[in-house]
Amino acid sequence: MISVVYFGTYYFSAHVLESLINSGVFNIKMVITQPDRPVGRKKEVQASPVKLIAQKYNLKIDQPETLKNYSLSEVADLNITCQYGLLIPKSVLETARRGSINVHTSLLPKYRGASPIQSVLINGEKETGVTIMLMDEKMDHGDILRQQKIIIDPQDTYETLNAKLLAIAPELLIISAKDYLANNIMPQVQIHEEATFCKEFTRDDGKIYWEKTAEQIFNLYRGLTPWPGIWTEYNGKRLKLLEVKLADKIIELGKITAQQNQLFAGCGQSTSIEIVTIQLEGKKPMSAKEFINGFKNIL
RNA sequence: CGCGGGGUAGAGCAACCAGGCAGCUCGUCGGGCCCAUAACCCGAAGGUUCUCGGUUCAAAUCCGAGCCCCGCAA
Repeated sequence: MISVVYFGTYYFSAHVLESLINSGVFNIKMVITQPDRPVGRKKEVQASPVKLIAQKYNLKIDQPETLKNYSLSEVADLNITCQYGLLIPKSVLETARRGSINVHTSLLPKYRGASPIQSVLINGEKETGVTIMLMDEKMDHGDILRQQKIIIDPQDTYETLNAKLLAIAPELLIISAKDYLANNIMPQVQIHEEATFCKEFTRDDGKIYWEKTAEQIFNLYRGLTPWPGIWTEYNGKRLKLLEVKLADKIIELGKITAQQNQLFAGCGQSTSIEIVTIQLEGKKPMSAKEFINGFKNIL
């Protein structure tokens, strides 16, 4: 058994952790995840997805606010990190006998940073993948152990692409870890000059600029749905577009108009999108047809 | 006590500010028209107006309390 300390926080990471546990190859000595955070309108404190999995398997858990000056109580063969979300200092990375490896959901050195899955969609990339890499002090900067490429479907959204990456990541991680520990793998230095970076998104990033083309707006939708979602202003209120498609109507730029039971919006360069599902501020999500029924007078 | 919007027929909305038979667009059901239709015409059913209390001759509407949903913010 390979002993491991696992660092992770979010949904994707939780599934990777569970796959490691179920592989039977790893002994998870400890799980480090972010502290429970208040979330939602009621500010209810919520455990991270990784914590829930760790609890399910009765693993030892620690949730430090920061790893600065942190000293890891468990020494393992390997630290494995995936979507942890906090900086891990060199001293912690080096605590494990063979150091730390990371799962990153892009083809490094492209899309280093917090939001590779969203960013490749927003930029209309045709392919992405999963990279297993050694960690060093700089973010997503270490040598590459293995990389697997996948094709992005033009209809892929964050959710479907996330699922595709999740389908290949655990196995790639497991064989990479085994080969690395057996010295059957030659780590490859990244071509640092080709590195690109992506930032964490906020709700403001979902604001639609209608002068962009339909394809650009559609890509924004693909990357930012379901969170933070894309939105525009309508009669002074925020209007979320929960589901959109590319269309081929000619519509005045920025104007939302009803044709039969469908809603269309005009984008830049005489392109347009169809709005399938919509949510007005203070209201529940509704279909284009429902929206048209109630708001016919003011459209 | 973080800010704000909302709860009216199966759905989405109007009427509320200025109290007086609860209306519109759909959907559903029945009938008609048509080669045909998600189109068009005629008709029908379907409401304790979120709950509890108060004011009033009279409350969806005004006042008080509560429950629930949602957009921000975090």
